[in-house]
Amino acid sequence: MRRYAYWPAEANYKTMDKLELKGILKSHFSSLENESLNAFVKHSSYLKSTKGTKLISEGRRHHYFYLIIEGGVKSYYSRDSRDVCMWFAFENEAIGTMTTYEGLPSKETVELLEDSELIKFNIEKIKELTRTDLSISHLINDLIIEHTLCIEERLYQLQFTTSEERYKSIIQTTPEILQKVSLTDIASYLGVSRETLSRIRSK
Amino acid sequence: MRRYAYWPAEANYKTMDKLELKGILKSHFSSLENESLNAFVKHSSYLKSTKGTKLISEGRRHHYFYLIIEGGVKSYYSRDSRDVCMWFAFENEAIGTMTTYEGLPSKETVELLEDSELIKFNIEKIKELTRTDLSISHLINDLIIEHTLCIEERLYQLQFTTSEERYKSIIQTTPEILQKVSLTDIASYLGVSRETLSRIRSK
DNA sequence: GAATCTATTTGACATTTGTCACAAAGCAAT
DNA sequence: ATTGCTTTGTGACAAATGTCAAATAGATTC
Repeated sequence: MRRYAYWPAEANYKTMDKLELKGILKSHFSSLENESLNAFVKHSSYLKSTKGTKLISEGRRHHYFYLIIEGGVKSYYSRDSRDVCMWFAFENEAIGTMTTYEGLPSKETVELLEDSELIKFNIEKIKELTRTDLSISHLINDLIIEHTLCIEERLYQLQFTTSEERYKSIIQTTPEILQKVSLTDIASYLGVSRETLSRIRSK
Repeated sequence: MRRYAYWPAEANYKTMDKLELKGILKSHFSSLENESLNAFVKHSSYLKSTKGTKLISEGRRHHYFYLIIEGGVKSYYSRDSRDVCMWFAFENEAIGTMTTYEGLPSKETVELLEDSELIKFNIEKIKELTRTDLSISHLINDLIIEHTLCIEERLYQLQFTTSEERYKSIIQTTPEILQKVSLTDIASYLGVSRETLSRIRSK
């Protein structure tokens, strides 16, 4: 297991009290009124975990979605021992899978790309809040819409752009992916084999 | 223009009063309380339109989403005079584009596959309702989630299944597509050329 | 029915990409 | 440095698919 300088495994790293947590959530979910924020924080907790940890496993029901404070994750589908990455996410992004949110067995696996700090949110509890709290309902709605627009953009790119264009697009828009994700995973994300990506890169 | 038996162009077809409209919406949006339903109906209107009509045009802002009462639509992206279909929808399905809902220029075009009857909903007005009405907020949320799950399934299929498997899957799950959509459009939906689809079919 | 248009199919060929095998490079542990 | 492990790159070949051109089928109009 590789360790990263900014987070030595030996250190007994901070936990986070509800007050700190509230501060962080306030800055990310600025649409929430103070009262809604308090309710939200009740069902949130801080979490640190090591590279390779699966936040969500394919085929199983889970109860959380997450906000990445520090670190990164990949999401992928598996079939016949072949993995295809669907998305990557890093600092300040809220993540989860739609099937998990719907209470269904997840179709994707979500795994830490590196040792990470996260905040996790209990889906059932947050959903309960959305039944009575309009601002929380809207917040969730916004997160889902943002996610949907990303997926749609990905579909568009897969249909209309060559793998070379897609590779260039990654370099320009999210170069951090190249530093944090293996080329094997990037290839699957782009929809080509490892070898083809390698040939694209050697130009 | 082809005409369909069940809807002669010559007939002066019914319009629909608010009461009828409410009845239809009640059966589709059964989660809505009576009061919410009344508010919803205020911003709904009945519409009939002919094959080829574009409900939503790529690159433009629009103000409605729709429920299909009778008929069908296709959604497609265009680039370099090549069209790629993203989804098809028929009776009893609620449709629209995510970008339109967000007030952005639409990335897709949505076009009638045949003469159709629809109910259209004013997005801005309905959005206003979601600010104060929880059940409407949840209804919209559910529609978006359903849409998202469809898109994700499509992405999954594009990555993991062969075009032949995808064709068979259409036959089994939504055979009505084959009757109502041209093979050219189906080919683009499956992610292959017309000619390739033709060869798949000749087996 | 003949003419016209569009949609679909078929053939020949070129191109792209995947697959397999193996080489090279990078990294970690001894 | 040496060894072992994982990741990435390269070559040769096969398979799948796209492209172009032409033929056929189906539908529409006169």
